[in-house]
Amino acid sequence: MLSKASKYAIAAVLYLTNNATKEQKIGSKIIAEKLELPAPFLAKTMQELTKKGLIKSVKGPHGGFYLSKKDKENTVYEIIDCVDDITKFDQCYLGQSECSEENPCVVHYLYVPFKNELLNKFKNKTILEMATEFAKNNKLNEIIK
Amino acid sequence: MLSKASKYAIAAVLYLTNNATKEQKIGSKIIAEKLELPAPFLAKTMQELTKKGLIKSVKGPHGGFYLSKKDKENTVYEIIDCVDDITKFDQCYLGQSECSEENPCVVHYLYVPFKNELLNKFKNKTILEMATEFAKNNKLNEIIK
DNA sequence: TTAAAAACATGATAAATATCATATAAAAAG
DNA sequence: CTTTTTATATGATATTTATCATGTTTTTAA
Repeated sequence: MLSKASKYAIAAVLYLTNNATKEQKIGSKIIAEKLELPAPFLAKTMQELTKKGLIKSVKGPHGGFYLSKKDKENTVYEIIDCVDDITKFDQCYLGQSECSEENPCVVHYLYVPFKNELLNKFKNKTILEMATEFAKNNKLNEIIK
Repeated sequence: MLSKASKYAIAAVLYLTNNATKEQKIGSKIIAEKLELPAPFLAKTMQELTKKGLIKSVKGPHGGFYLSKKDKENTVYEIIDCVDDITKFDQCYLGQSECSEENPCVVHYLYVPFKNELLNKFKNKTILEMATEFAKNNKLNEIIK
């Protein structure tokens, strides 16, 4: 459904949101290490995000990536849209060319509502919201342990 | 999420359910044509289904595929499980090795309920139910038109 | 009993994804 | 100003997935 590139992108962006600041940028190698992702592939992906202005990057020593306050107001949907082609979600789940409400494939009525729900979650939640939610859940788990 | 093989398998099985009988078997080429799927690839996939006893096949002239009454009591889940490795759904959506309730990835709480719901639909609906539901919806659309 | 029609088996090719490698450019620190 | 660190750009390789091709076997019907 999602390519690995966009999965990695989401993970990296949310990691940056919770851990990097303009003063404490984080390099792509560090991120790859922490999240156990292939470093060169992640680096490439992050450059796409930079190019589209979804994250900030600074070269040189103490350089790295971070998200500005405005960047954090973007949604996960936009991250995906940058890396993948988001229109692929609107294609028929079974890959049939003619698939619509009028001419549905066999799993149309099963799949479409699910897809919409997931996409809406991605669309309606800002990166900041998602990152803080994650941090909260994580903290909760630490307490429970 | 699903491989094309299992998507094609689902489409083909539901097509067979609605259109083939023991007396009127349907060949893989016909199915591929009707559903606009790559014929050799579909043929290969259907052989896997046959091998696991999920559909019936008969060789020779007027041979082809069909589902017995018992076959139709299976679920879509079993079709997927035959073609894909179903355990891949339980892997972390972001591909992280350590991902669980105690140690969730950033989209864990978003993705897991979604996945479970989808899988439950696949598990709880028999092929027959799904096929008749589809036929009904399709007929409805024809009337509306 | 023979020809044709279909499934079955196996492997080859192609396309898409993902990963890795190398060289360049920029910026900060001493 | 030079060295070091990091991003950037580009392209090469590898892996996975999907597709295609060929030959064999089985079965039915004439």
